[in-house]
Amino acid sequence: MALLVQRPKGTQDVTPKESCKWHTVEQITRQTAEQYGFSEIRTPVFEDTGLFVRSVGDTTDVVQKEMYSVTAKGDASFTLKPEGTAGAVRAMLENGLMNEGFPQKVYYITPCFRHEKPQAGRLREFHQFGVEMFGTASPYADADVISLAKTVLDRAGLKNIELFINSIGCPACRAEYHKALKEYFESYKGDLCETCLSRLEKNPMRILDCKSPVCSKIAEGAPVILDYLCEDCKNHFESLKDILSSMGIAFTVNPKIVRGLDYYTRTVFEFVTTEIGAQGTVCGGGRYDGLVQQLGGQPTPALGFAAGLERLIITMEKQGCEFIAPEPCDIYLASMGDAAQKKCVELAVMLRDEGFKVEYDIVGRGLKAQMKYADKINAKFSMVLGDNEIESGSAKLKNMKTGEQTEISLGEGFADAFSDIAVADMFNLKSDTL
RNA sequence: GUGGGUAUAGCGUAGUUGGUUAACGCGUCAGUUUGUGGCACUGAAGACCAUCGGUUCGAAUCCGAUUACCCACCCCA
Repeated sequence: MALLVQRPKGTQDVTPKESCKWHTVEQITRQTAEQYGFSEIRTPVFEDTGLFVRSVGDTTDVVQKEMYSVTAKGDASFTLKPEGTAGAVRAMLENGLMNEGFPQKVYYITPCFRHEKPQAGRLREFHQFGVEMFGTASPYADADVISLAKTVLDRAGLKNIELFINSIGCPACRAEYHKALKEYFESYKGDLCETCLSRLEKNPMRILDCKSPVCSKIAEGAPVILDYLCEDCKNHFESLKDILSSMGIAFTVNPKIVRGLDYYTRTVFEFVTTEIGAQGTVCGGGRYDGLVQQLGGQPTPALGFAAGLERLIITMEKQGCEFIAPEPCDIYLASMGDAAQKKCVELAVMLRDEGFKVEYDIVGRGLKAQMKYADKINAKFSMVLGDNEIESGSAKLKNMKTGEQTEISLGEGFADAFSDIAVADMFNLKSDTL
């Protein structure tokens, strides 16, 4: 019980019982992304610290207090990726992929690391499925990406997930808005909570998100970003809403959606559930039209999102969604005696070569225990080998569900014969009708 | 970083107002005669009752500290 070493705080083990859940979400996200024309990109789990400071933003919480950074030999500082976008953009540029024509569309599944206090739906090591799209400013791109996210959630079987969208404008209109916002909150300076007072200087938009009853009350009357959008941004947002509607994607415009990473521009969105505790954002993203240039590339409009795989899985569990079941064992070979054991090994090799999932006794248990094991692993068939079978060269193949036994020769044609019976069983036919 | 909650076998739990071998379910293993699983029955293994210290004749049970985990704030996926 008192283990010598425990897993680090905020990390999780995925045990064999749970790995099928991960396979499920990995398969759904991969397949969907591929269908939308995205290709996988893989980048290192750690990057130069400067990459995140530049992209995520040096005033953000993520950079200021949540990064796992190490100084390697020499003086280089590296950081475990706290999110996926920065590395993806860096890799696109470094590999010249931005020169291969637009749009460029990539996706990834990656662990991310943030030094936060763990709670429901929040870990220090967590996993993101993310997509990034480069080279298009069209609102159809925004809609396509949102549609992809929604398809993933739908295919996972999730219900009651709400989509919130907002536009936080381009740097130009946001400057206007900040001014107005600051003016408004200045007049309530005496009533704002402490953190909001500091936000007033650094990033007044965050006050809109404050949970303190007083602040949120004040925020209700605050100017709304949507009223301050420039002509282009406004048109972009209006078109996006039109397109989403025509696609049949329900959404709610929520002016309070303010993303905490600095690179976002224009469209931002979140898919939120109320069923998994306080951390209900299952998926979030938006546009980041300035980031590519900021990292040294040509000015390139871009956008993307990330979904938290743990949150996805928790929500699926809560809602009783189906997970892909692991493949059961095709046949368990029970043996009695050394000669039979050797024969089992031989047969197992033949069957595995044909692609079947095969197990036999490797702990030296009695026949009864072996049968129990066969039952436990859900084997579809079992077969007992002893001296009699070795001598006669044939054995009884048992269908574990029906109990039906079929005599089968152990010679050359064994694998084929088994294959016929297994296939027939799969289609629920009697083996002799094949 | 700030709060609140919990801490008993692999897992899930019971342990009444402190009293002798810490209980139950699941799981694991072995049996219930002769070479075949699921059900049932029998039995076994498995816990320094998170750690350290205190109160007491006596503590899983009371007190304190520590640690871990969970939940919330904050922030985000």
